[in-house]
Order: sequence, then C-alpha cells, then structure tokens
Amino acid sequence: MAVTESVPTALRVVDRTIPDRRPDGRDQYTISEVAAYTGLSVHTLRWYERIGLMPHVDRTSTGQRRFSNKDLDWLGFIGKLRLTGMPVAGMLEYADLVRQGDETVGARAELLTAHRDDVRRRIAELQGTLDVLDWKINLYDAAERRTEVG
Amino acid sequence: MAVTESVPTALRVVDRTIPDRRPDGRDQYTISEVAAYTGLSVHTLRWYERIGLMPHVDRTSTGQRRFSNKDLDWLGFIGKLRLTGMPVAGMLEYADLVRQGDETVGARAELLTAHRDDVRRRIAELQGTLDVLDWKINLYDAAERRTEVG
DNA sequence: TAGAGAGTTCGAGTGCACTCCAGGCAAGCG
DNA sequence: CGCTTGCCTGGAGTGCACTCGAACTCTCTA
Repeated sequence: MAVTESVPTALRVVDRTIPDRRPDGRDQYTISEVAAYTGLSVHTLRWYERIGLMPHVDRTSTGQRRFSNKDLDWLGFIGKLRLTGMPVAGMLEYADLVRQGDETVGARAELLTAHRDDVRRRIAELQGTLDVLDWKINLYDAAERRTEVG
Repeated sequence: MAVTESVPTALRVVDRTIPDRRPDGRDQYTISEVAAYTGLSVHTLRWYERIGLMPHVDRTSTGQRRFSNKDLDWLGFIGKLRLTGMPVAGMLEYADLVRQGDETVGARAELLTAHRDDVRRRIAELQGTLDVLDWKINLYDAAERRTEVG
C-alpha cells in the first residue's frame, strides 16, 4: 500500500569527493582504500560480504581483506544497480546467478532487462512530475512578483 | 556513507487499479474512499495526519474523518513529491510553510526549486545508468547467442 | 616494549516509512 | 437485540539498509 520509494539521503546529497580512478596500479586494496574509492563505508563493505553480495574476497595470512580490481569492478556495477533503486535482495539474486556460472547468462539478462524496464518507467514518472513542479513553482513566482509590485 | 536510496516496493510494482477520478461529485469522503482514490492505505492516511502532513481534516459529530476535495488535491500533490523521492521530513517542512500563510511563498518556491533540481539530477543519473545496463544486457545476449550457435 | 592505528567478528542499534494491533464506539440490518 | 461493518486511538511492530559497539589481533613507529 505504500505509494512511493524513499531514496537514501547519501545518494541524493552525495558530493563526489571520491576519486574517479583506482588508488594505483596494484591489485590489492585494503578495506579503507576501497571505502575511499567506492564511497561505501567499511561497515557497508563488510556487510555486503556478510550477506553474500561479494564473490569471495581474498585475505592476508592474518585475516585482513585484500580487494582485487575485479572486486572493484563488481562493486562498481552493483553500485550502479543500487543507484537505480534495485533493492539489495535483487542484487543478491543477481550475485547468486553469477556464482552459479555461465549457464545463467539468460536468467541474468532477463533480470537486468526487467530492471531496465523499471528504470525507464521511473524516468518517465519523474519527468511527468517535473511538470507539476514547474507549474507550482511558476505559480509561486507569479504570486511573489504580485506581492513585490502591489 | 550510504550510496543509494531504496524505493518502496509498492511504488515500483504498483498496478494502477486506482480510479483516476474522484469517487463522485460530493465534497465529503470517508477515509476508505480516500484510500481507494489515492492508493494510500487508511493507516498511512491517519499517520500522515498524526505527523502533521495534513492541514486539518473535518470530522463528523461522532469523530469520523471526512476528507474534502481540497484534501484530495493536497494528497495528490504531496503524492507527487513522494513519488519523486522527497523524504517525509521535506514534505513536512513544505506543509509547515503552507500553514504559515502567504508570506512563505518565496520559501516554498525555493524549496520546490531545490527539489526540482534534485529530480533533474536524478533523472540524468538514471539515464547514465541505463547505458551500463544496455551494455551488460548486450554482452549477455551475445554470450547466449554464442552458446546457441556453438 | 609500549602505544597508536587499522583491521577483525558478531550482534545490537538506528532511521525511515509505514503497518498492524488491541480495545472501543457508532450505525445499519434481520 | 445482537451482529457485522467501518471507523477511532495510541502504541507497538516490521522491513530495509545500513551503522555502530565491544572486545580483540596485528603491524608499525617512537
């Protein structure tokens, strides 16, 4: 019965002080480096792994995580999915398909296609609502001008 | 540090079996009529009133709510705001400005303009992500065709 | 060798937006 | 008159996506 979708504040307010390029040429990044690079918190990165959203991250002999460039690619992609409002459950489903191997490419394409349709629908919806906002803002601006003049 | 915003499932999945026109020509609607019309649950309608998002709803002698056409208009507008991901706190702020009267039209225009910018930014963001989805989907489709043929 | 700093786990806590429940009242019907 | 239906309230519960805390280990620098 809910009528809308909330969008985490971070996504909305985010000021992108996050470096656009990888820390350097290595293939081994600590969790805090990855946090700085992706904009996710270290908490979130660990949580993603816990719930099964990361495809096994390497560890040092003492148990510390070392993320690879492949991990960064993955985080980048699911970051896009999150950005478009895909719930974590959906990303989990996708991650499971990837884990299952090549015979799931069809299912993956299907999942992403459905999501793409959803994104397109939401874009259209947002654009429709822009008109209402324009109309209201114009009303207010006109009212203000009247106040200034009269 | 959150990177995204979740969008309540209902908004995404909603099949609009909701009548597009008002129940009838009256100016007095029960809470369940309004629920059917707006797509909000009766719980949500009462909750909106509780938190101060509704500008005083009439009551019968026995205490039942009777919504007016004006209330329906208001719900329609804040419904649009919700649809664009404005948090309830923001709508509350807007509602307060409306309550304060005509001298707040400037502030209201500002609030809505800021929100409009935000919506525009999000549309652009979604559109950017569509490209990534297209690219991935094409990859998968190509892989599938290879499997079929080879 | 002591202390700072960064990492670890797992479970608990948070904020948002609802969503539901218990217990009760009022109107209409057979 | 009793029953069903629809409404009322205040507070508790839910689901999602993080976010934090406590207690601990490891490495590095002074």
